[in-house]
Amino acid sequence: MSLKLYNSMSREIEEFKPVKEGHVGMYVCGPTVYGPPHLGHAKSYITFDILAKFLRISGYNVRYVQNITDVGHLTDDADEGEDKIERQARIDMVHPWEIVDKWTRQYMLDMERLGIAHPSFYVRASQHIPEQIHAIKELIDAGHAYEINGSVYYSVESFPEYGKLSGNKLEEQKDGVRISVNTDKKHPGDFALWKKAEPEHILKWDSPWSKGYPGWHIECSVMANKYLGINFDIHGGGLENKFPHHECEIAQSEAIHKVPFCNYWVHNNMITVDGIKMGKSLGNFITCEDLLSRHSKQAIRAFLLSTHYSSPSNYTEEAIEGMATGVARLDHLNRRAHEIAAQGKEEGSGDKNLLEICEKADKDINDCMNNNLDTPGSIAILYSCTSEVNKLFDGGQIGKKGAVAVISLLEKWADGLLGILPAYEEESYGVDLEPIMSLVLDIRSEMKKNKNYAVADKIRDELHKAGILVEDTKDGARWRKA
RNA sequence: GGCGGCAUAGCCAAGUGGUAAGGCGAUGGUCUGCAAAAUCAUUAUUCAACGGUUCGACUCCGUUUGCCGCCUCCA
Repeated sequence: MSLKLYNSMSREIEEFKPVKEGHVGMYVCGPTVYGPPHLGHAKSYITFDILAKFLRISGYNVRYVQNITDVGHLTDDADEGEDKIERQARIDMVHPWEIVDKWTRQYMLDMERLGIAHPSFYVRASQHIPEQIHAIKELIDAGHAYEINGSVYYSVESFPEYGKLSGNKLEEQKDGVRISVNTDKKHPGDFALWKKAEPEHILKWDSPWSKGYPGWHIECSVMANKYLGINFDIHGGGLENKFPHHECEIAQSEAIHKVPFCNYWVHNNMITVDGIKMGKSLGNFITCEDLLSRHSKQAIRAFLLSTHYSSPSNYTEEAIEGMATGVARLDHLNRRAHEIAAQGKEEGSGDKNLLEICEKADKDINDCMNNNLDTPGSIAILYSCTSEVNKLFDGGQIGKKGAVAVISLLEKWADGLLGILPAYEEESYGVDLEPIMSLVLDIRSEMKKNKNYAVADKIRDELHKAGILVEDTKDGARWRKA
């Protein structure tokens, strides 16, 4: 079975076939760095992180490019608003690059804390001004763009396929909500490629038309084509960018290069909070930083991945807490497997059975992922597999061979791909806790033998407060980080 | 008004024409000195409603209702 992906362009699930055998080029719209990363960013970038990782697991050589928008993204409609970064800079009374630097660092930090790997590389709009100017020239020469008063606009009427991604038709939008206040435009749907800067505007560059700055959409066309070619494999992004942003990217690139911009469009759905759209104006904005201060990255990821990327995730505190419980089960399983691998016998009579379970789970998860990245299905398999394996562990007939199979399964999928497995390494306390705990638990065991339960329980309670969980099992006491 | 999508248990959520995965929660057992963990059992005769196609529909088609997103900055 090979990868099938839902293509927003065809609106069908399609078999994935790369442009170049064995290689995948993927471009994902990154953040505009003017404010804190939030749960919505997390959903989007976890989705594409997992897509990239799964493609690599499947044997592809993946080049994953993500942009950082650090100029040109306007606050308002009709290309009349302020640059979002300039606006934030004015509010904070700092240079725009300070805003860019601050939030880029925060973004990278949060992504890393969420276990999202770096793309192959990031590209920045501000570092591709000459390329963007060049593309705008080409569009003007080809009759797809026109200059008025130092600004350049793309003529949507010059590109008959405009609207093919979103299904929007130019005629039908005329009566819509869009209000054209920009009288320079020939058609209200025309969008800016280059904007002449107002005198107070700080971020501006020389161009053939004016001292100004590029429109928001052109950066993605230019950078995607520069690093991935004029026809590449996968373009990802949030659903809300389908129109107009992605539509504009297509119009720009295809008007210049005359070949399909990309072959597969993948859009992740949105986050709602208690059923309502998450938005700054609604005051229900969940930042990554806030979330990470209250939940483990594994619980956050499990929450996001338990909903399919193409469905909206509804954030509730209970939902994430529930995920933390589920994730703890995987952690326990992993620890038991490590214990058996470290201390158990070489082989056990249950190993064969266990190996079969692991093999089946491995195949089933792979099938799920091939099926349009079915992460909820993959998680379900890991959980049901956990129950089966626990039963076998309880039976005591498992040796190292079996335990290692469980560990590899967890490492490959729960950790490597999904990132929902808590780290196994013992916490470093500066001193080796193992002999100390061994001593404490020995003494406590003596007390229990003498039925001195009050003190034994006190030790357990106090250790728990100190962050160490003691569990009494048939084979004696066991401890781990709470 | 136009475009796109969604509706499955108390909650989250798979289900891609063959008879409802999984998780959380809850209840009751096993184990335990008690906890914890693990484990077993129970928890949707039914998939928003109504029609249609089919031997067979949660799945395909139509209608209705409700919700969400985009069309204006958002991942």
